[in-house]
Amino acid sequence: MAQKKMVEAITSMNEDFTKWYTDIVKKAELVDYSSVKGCMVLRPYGYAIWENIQRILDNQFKETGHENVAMPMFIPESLLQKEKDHVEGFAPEVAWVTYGGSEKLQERLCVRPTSETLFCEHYAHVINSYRDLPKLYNQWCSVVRWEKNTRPFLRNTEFWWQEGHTMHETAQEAVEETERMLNIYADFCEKQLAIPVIKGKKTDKEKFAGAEATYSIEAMMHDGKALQSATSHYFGDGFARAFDITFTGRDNKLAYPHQTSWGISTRIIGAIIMTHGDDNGLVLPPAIAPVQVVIIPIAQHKEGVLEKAAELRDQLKKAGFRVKLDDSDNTPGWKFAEYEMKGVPLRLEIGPKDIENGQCVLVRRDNREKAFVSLDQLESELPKQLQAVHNGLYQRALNNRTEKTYTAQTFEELKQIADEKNGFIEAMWCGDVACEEKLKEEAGVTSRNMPFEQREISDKCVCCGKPAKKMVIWGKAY
RNA sequence: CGGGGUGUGGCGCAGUUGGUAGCGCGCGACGUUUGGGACGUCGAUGCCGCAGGUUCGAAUCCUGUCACUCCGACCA
Repeated sequence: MAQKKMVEAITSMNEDFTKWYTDIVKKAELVDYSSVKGCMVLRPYGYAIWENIQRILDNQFKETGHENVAMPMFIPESLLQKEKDHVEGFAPEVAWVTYGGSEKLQERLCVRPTSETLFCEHYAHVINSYRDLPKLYNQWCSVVRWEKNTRPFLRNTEFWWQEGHTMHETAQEAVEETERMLNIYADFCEKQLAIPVIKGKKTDKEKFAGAEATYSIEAMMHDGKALQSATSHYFGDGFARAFDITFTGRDNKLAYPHQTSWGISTRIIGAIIMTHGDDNGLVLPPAIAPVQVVIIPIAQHKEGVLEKAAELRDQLKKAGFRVKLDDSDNTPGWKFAEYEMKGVPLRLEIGPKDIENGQCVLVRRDNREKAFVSLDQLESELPKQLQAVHNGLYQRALNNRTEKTYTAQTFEELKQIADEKNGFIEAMWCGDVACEEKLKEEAGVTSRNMPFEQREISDKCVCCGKPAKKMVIWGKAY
């Protein structure tokens, strides 16, 4: 039925993916821009998504023995400079505080871009013996990186994240921790966010400043571009040496502990938007949706409709669902569009006819499938429907990734694919950074990671033809 | 840091050769509506980003400046 458009539609994703993205971010009321470039206001709906993400992950961190702490937001310049690679990596993008009140500071302070140095300073104070290890700390906070080009969630000047920093007695333990946390992130993405990810190791060129090894999970967005969704770093004892963190070992000898850090940021919300969203708006995976079921009363002025709707809301809330009843006097059609825009996984319609029949209508956000459900069975039906939405989203995302994953044996082949489309390109690599740089300059792709699950596409490097060491996923990234 | 764009009610925009600001949506009240973004009537909301300049007169012309935004190079 042709309706007069009361609100201009969002830009179609095929027409302009970037504009589509910002339209959604604004119209789904996730963020507002603030007066500082790149600093966004996380509005209640956006923040509620982040809170759900925090709650789930925080539980997992605690289940695996981690404790939360809070570190200062300022780092004195001298502290930041202790580890050479680290400061080289971050110095270009830190914000500096040079005045305290009206006094010029003796030493300028940087606003933390990440907190390795702060944790190290503290660890030097509290680690004395192998009995003090491991230290498994995490903090939820925001950090600041002075980015040139900013986009809500994807690249902010200030963004919210979680950073875990751990210290271990042995290298082995630290490596295991790095893997454990990467797995937690990967499971979280796949089982809660319905985003399939590829686990792998970053090349030296792409690894974290100061790390010995960086592992990442890479997701593919709807447009075929890659988004690094979380990282986990193994530091060896490099920072420990730089910060003079030592402990007395079981053999009564002084030793350096082995360190890790790992993080996931509000950027993951950008991944959710770009993985699941469609031309009607946001689509949220049920596990983190602030509202899982929205109840829309039909002909709500009629006797008994609102009462029944409120009764259902209370019943479902009590049963543990995140549910909202919209009894505003907007028309049902308006409400349908509104909650589709906001990505609510399930819509429950209840009107006079339904009440008469002891039923309601459930509509899935992912595919708009409609089901009539008897009110007696609603509580048992909802989890199934939510799971179905989750599965539908995961499958669709996986299909998209499969469709847009290519393999290349030669440079020409790779370049042609990269020129023509976005996607993951699987190709072999000799391990030489020169080849990596050439692929970036001439084909416009960067190495995403070297997947743990390797396939031997050929025995030669896609770039130079020398013997290949690893299969690498190449692509354009956010 | 380079290149583009935009700053006018809450939002989106229009504003001619300079003449003292308008439209749509939203918002408030009332009434009619209500299974895919309803309609009518009435109403409220403006230092035209900021600072200079030209002019009898500037949203409009000039200079400067600030901010946001998009595209590149750098990055979670």
